Amino acid sequence: MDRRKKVTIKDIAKIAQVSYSTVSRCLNGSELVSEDTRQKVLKIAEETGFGFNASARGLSTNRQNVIGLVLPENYQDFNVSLYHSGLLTHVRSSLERMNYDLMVTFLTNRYTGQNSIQRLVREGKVDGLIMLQQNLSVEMLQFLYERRFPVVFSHYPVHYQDYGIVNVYSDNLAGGALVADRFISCGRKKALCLSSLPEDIDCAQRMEGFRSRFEERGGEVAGVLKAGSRSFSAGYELVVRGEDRLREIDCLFAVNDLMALGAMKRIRELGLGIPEDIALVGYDDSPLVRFNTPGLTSVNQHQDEIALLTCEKLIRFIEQGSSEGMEQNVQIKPELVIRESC
Amino acid sequence: MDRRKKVTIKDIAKIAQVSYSTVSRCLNGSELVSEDTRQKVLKIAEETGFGFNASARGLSTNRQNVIGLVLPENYQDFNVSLYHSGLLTHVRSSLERMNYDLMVTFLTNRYTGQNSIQRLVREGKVDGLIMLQQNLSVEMLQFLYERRFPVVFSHYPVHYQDYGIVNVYSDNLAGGALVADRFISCGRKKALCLSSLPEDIDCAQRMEGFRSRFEERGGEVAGVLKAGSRSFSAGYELVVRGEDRLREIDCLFAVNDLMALGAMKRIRELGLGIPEDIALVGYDDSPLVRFNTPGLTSVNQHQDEIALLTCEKLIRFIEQGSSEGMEQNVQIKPELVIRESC
DNA sequence: CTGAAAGCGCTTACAG
DNA sequence: CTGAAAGCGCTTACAG
Repeated sequence: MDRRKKVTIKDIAKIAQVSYSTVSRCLNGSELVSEDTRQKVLKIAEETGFGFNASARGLSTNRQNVIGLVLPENYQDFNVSLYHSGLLTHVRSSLERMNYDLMVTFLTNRYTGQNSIQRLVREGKVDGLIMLQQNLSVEMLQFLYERRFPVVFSHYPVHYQDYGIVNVYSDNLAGGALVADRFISCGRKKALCLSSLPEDIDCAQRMEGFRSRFEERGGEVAGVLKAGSRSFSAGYELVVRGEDRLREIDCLFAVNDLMALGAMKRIRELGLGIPEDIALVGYDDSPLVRFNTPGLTSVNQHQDEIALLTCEKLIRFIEQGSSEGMEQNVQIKPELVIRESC
Repeated sequence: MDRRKKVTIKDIAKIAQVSYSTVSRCLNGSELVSEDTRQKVLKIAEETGFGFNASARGLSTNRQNVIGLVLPENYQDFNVSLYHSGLLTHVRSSLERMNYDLMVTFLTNRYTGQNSIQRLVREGKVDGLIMLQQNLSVEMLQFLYERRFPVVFSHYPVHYQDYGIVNVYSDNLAGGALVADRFISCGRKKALCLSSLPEDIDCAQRMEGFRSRFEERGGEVAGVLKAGSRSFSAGYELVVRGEDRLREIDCLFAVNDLMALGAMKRIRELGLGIPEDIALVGYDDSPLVRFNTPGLTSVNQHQDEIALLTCEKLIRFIEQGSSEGMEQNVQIKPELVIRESC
């Protein structure tokens, strides 16, 4: 047999001496075939290395078994890919189990300026989408809603009308509170915070969760410094900017690990001890923090769990054709991982 | 119009009052249509938000405009994803320009144990593959060759028979030599090397390139320590293991940045100065190295260039249906990025 | 339990 | 320049 030519169900039908309808049934696990023919067909399919032509199948079933993962536009920034490449791994594991392939995309094609998501949906290339997007336009939400297109918003929840939107995300308020509790139980009283811009909802919530719990338990937030990115150098620079306040605080909470590490660098340059003078806590529990001395206490979001639930929800949405009856806001509880920095 | 139903060329044909063959021609840029009809059809397509049904198109053209990126099995290891998530970004940019979508996969489905690549090829889900795989079995190579399936092996070249295999990879010998040259010009004479297992061809070549140039220019390699992974802790542990030799060397070359940083940590714990006592050079020029003090001198592989060439080669392979006439081994020259550690 | 037939939405050789 | 028709490889309602 010419191996370049793909084997189709017609080929198998010929060998098995049955109609290709029957072959289709056997290979699709239909009940409407005798055990004998099923065995025969399955054996031939195995031997010939048959695989369903995805296009043909997609054309008649309107299903591709592909889901699209829409990564943040700034994925090339180290602080972004640091978190999301781990996420990619977990999404992969979940989808492998559920027999879906993974297409990785971004909202817009930076070269043509075209909206890639609209294109993928219109072309029917994906059955559903996992959105990792902060600020999705109302137009996009409407576009997706009008078609009842299966989407799960992961990490960045969207609250808009009664569109039956499904969100899976980390409980950032709780995460902030965990940090506050830790500071308090270490006897810390006055905190400085490093955050990103207010439009980053996840960070804003971490801050809010922190502040309310910290103050509730007798702590005082001396200030919240904000930077445009969550990078190492941003953390460093914020501490430079807040240097005069450093002697009056005894703990520092940064909204992610990279900022915390940048802050740590500057704090030590100034001759202050961690955790003696300033206790430090980051966020994300990135693999990076283990390389550091002292080890950085951090909040783990349980990325694997978020990924798994996101995929499960999405598959369910796809299979039942709507988000009806599904919990619309699934929040995952984060966990504090204690190391030497606090 | 019900927005849930996708618009097809038949819908457009009806509105434009032409046959759907004509619509197809207009939308595909055929010459065989009058300017008037073309304009009319294009306008309607735009207004209705038409997009070709990818399955239908794929079924008749046997092309999906999807390429598969096959990531290394150990992508979940931090040292692996650190490099490859950058690569993913660059592959994305290149493919956006060339109008291909990107499917991310791994060699095997860890859940079912099934070979994902064979499946994707048999199902016709991808037009070509970018392989980032160290040890591909002969069976896989034959499977791909028998079908003349478009593949480009990136980073890990494959040399096997006259299969017309296309490799795009970094010149690791040259990279090692760059490091040797740098040490020599800094007056260093005796080196310790940290590498990974010998089956990692890329590392083996970096070492070989380093050793031959270093010795050629009067240096001496005091030893090459090897670890099972290229991780931070591996670098740290190797230095622990080679501690007795540390006083007799004046430079250290690690086969990637993470190992170099791990080594740096241990070297400093031992009270040795970098670069005063030991000059240190890593590899990959990872974003990480900038966070460090002293900054780590490192070799940049020009990942962006590798990604671009990989994609260009692959697209050409796909479009001309074979690798004929293509350069089979494209090597990219790396570059040394000098910082304080050497 | 099995087969013949229609249909999914395109492309493209063929006829005009 | 345009249209009618066949075909890509499947699924599935229908008839037996």
